[in-house]
Amino acid sequence: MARSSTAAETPEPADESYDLAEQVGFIMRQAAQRHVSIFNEIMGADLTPTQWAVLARLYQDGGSSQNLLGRQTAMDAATIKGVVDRLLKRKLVQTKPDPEDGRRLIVELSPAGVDYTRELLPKAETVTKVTLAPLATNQRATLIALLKQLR
Amino acid sequence: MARSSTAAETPEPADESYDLAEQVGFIMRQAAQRHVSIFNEIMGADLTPTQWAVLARLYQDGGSSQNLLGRQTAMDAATIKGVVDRLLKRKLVQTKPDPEDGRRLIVELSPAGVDYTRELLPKAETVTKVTLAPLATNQRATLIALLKQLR
DNA sequence: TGATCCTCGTTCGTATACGAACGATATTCC
DNA sequence: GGAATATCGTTCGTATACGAACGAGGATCA
Repeated sequence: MARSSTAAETPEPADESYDLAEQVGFIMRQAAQRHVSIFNEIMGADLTPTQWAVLARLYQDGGSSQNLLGRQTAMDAATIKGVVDRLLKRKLVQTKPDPEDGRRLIVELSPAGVDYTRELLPKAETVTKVTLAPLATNQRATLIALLKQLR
Repeated sequence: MARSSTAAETPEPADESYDLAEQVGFIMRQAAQRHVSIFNEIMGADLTPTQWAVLARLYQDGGSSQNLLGRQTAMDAATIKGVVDRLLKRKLVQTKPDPEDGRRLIVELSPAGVDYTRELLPKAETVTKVTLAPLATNQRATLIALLKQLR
């Protein structure tokens, strides 16, 4: 690194000042990877975080159209379709046409999906707990509040 | 599956207390998605965040073996291979066998890759700046410190 | 009514992400 | 020296993620 400590106020540190390991995006990707790893350990490899998001959302709010469900779980139309298809194959969700709108496909939990989701809820809470374990209690709320601002 | 074990004396407050929208994993996934979206807008669609991570790492530290490079950029062996292959096809990196270890493949920036990376550095800084824009200055350091603890 | 525009679901292509398995090469340890 | 073990790069399969394009259905307004 060239000298820049005394000549100081040069607002032009660009090149040498960029450290990949200090960029939010890079750090956040690693934090997310660790979270997914924890999720897989606790929930089992047969369910992914996105699939769980769909189940949990349907469990909380009941059925909705496929695209709306995607918006509620942060997936675009192409992605939610794949997720719903895989849940359909396992008969955890079921679909039906919307009688009020010929374009819409209503997605809802199957009875088996309701049971399955209810049984997994405690584990899902554990996932969050383990993910946040490295933080002190007050730090957890801070992190979540900050992350929400970045959405 | 066996029928749901008739709502026995489960003391669970669990069910109703789980709100998907409040789970770190879910919120972090959305924050990461927004970051990637910002990345694509600023850096251009021809380079992905992971590809940039590789270029930036090689630019900072010089060449390294493919697997080590993967560890430094938070990718497993299978993933880093695909990323390196795509950068190779664009001639932004080049490879050579490690003379000291017959298993290793050394990956380094090509001359064109050095220029390309240097030109993109200012934009990469902008990506971080825009991503963190919703936060106050002191909050940015807090967020990064907390995320680092979750890795 | 018809034209325009929007939304919905679908498909295609590309790029992470990662578990699992494999052969080739290094290292360790007896 | 040689066997057990570890690491390296590769390949396969599956699952997000999303831009782009498409046809079908719905809403708006002249």
